[in-house]
Amino acid sequence: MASLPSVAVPGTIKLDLDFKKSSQTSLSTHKNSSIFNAKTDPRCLDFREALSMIEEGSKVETAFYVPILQECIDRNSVSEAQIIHTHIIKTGSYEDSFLTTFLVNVYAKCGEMGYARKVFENFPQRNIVTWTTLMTGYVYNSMPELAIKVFQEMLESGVYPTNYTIGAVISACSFMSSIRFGKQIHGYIIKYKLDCDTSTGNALCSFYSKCGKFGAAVKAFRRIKEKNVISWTTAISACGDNGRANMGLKLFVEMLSEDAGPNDFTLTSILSLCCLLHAVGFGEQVHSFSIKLGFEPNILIRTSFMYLYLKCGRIDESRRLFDGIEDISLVTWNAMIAGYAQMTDHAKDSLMAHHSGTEALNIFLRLMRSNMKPDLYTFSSVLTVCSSLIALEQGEQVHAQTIKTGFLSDVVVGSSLVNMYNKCGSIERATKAFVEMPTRTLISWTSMITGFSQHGRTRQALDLFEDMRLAGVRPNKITFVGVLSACSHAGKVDEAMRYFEMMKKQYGIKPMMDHYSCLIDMYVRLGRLKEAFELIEKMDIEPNEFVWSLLIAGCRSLKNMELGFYAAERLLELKPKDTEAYALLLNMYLAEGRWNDVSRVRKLMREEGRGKLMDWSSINIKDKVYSFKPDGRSHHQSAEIYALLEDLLEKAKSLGYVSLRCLEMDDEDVVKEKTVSSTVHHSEKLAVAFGLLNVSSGAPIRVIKSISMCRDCHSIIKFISELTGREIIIRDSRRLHQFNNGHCSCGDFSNLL
DNA sequence: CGCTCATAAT
Repeated sequence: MASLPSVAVPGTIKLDLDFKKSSQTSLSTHKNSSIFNAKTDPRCLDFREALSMIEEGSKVETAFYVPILQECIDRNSVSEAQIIHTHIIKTGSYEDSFLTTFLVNVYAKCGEMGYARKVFENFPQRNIVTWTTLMTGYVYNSMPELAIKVFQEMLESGVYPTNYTIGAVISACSFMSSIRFGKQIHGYIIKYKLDCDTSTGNALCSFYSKCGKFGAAVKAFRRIKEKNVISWTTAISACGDNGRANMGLKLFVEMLSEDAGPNDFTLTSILSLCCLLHAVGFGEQVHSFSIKLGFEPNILIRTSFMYLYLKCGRIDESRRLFDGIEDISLVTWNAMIAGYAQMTDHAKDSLMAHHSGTEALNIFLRLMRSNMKPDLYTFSSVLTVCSSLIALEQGEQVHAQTIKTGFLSDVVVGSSLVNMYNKCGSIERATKAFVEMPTRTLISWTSMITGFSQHGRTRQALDLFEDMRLAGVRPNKITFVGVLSACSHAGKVDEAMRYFEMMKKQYGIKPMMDHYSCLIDMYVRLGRLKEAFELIEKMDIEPNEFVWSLLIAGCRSLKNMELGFYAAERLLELKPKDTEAYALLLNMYLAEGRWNDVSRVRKLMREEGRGKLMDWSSINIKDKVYSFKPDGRSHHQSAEIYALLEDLLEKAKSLGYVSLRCLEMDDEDVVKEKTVSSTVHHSEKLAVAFGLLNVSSGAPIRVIKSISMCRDCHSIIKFISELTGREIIIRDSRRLHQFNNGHCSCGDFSNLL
């Protein structure tokens, strides 16, 4: 199991505090209703019956329309709304501003802003609520610019906004991420002294958070004099959205100490923070706390707990919760699939990761067999699982399901498909999926650019980047990681620098470590160690473990041990969290015969509580997963596997293969003796040989490896791909290696162990 | 005005 990030949990929750449940909790939504006569109250009638009463034509009370119009919104039925609309006009209820405003709302919620606008235009008695409803409608239908325009019209016509209006305008600003306009609105709010009003303050806090201005969001929150549950919940989610999950937990504790009772929204927000932090201990406290407050029956909260436990590897507890839910909704299924998928991400060096991936696929199958219809969340999660398992066949089946259910055209599902095909090594199918997408987002473009880059297709990656800019999509920092890594692959220093400058100047993106890593990787690949080192010294960020590892890998290949040893000391000072960093150092010191350093690193590893490197590989053949450990002989085909490897090694030697000294991964005690002399069969070699024996001829071999490949295996597999004419794809913990005719898509100079 | 499940990386 991978070590989880350590979390400084802010104190513990005092469980003896006895909160009253907030009145706003949606657990107590039971509204008092029975003043109406059952015969004329449409809530007691069938929707059709109520409608036909209207079609008969007699005038009815305003209150009669309300539930039917509400029903129109819930059913998203425009035609029924039009029937009621006609009736309202015919009977003269049109002058009722409440009803007319409601009609604007109905059309807006049904996505018919044209109709909504018409109702508004034809209604001279429009009041502030009508204006606000129209604006809210535009925001609801993703037209924030029009909402702002309406706001300006309104001010010009001399109508003064209420805090509801301001709320709508601010959501429009959030939608556009328009800091400039939002600040103008903020100025307006201060001018009219609306600032401390609770709902306005909440909206402002949410706005600044969505624009990434966390500091301003917190300030807005702090200025609210009378904070309600929504204020606290908004501030807590703001922490999560801005990478400050820990502070969110602190706010929660503060909230409790101020006697503010959380509701179900607050709890789900807190749980998503716990997920981000893997703070399962904190989550457990919240769990018992929430039971005490009576949130137990709430299925969404139960689902959130289930998801948290699963994501943190507490499979049993999670399953108990899952099994306890009688009426499993799609959200619960999805959370279960996503939970297993996320576990895959965080348990890379364990076989458990693989099992959780296959378990996620099983859950997906169960879902499909039940009568539930999957949605975009189901598909994106399950496609992620296929990616991490490089399960191309299963991925194709899911692809077929997206077509069958009509989700193929969804942009998130489409992006997930592109990503899945890329990760499975099929750049052709990824390209096809990308081209066929009806709409694309930043993420779709970035996925495809990165895909080209990973497959060593630099020109296509850069061309696509230009296409993306021409299409008017603004690249973000991750897009630039893709672009710079593409340049790095091809050794295009000038272009890399040009894009790096473009990123800073034209797009105002502050370089982060990942961008520097690409540049350093580029210099190292070109053998320009000095420039790589100078860049490290020059950066305005503290170099991290990864950067030093890159340099060390370069120094080893180019035999610049002086710089290599220097970099090693810097790396050791950081007390790396990543076990692979220690393995890299051990490999280097072993190769140089520096036994003192070997034991020094070993000691530090023990002190830091870093375990051994777990090397395992797995291969997926026809719905079955086969796993291999290094030098494993327990497999029933072991004899054939070893014979094949021996044969291939001999042939490779005649083609010029020279074995490189390498660390034995799984067994510390024999390292000294064996590394220098005999060949070590790391797990991927066994998996590849097994694949050669069992995968139908001509088909690519796809292997997943728990840790980085070592230089020796990387070299021999290049020869194997040449000797057998097979395409071999190995996804290790760092990147995708696609071997074809003696070449690898990583361009060879990756920081192998 | 707040919420759970989702897609991109060296």
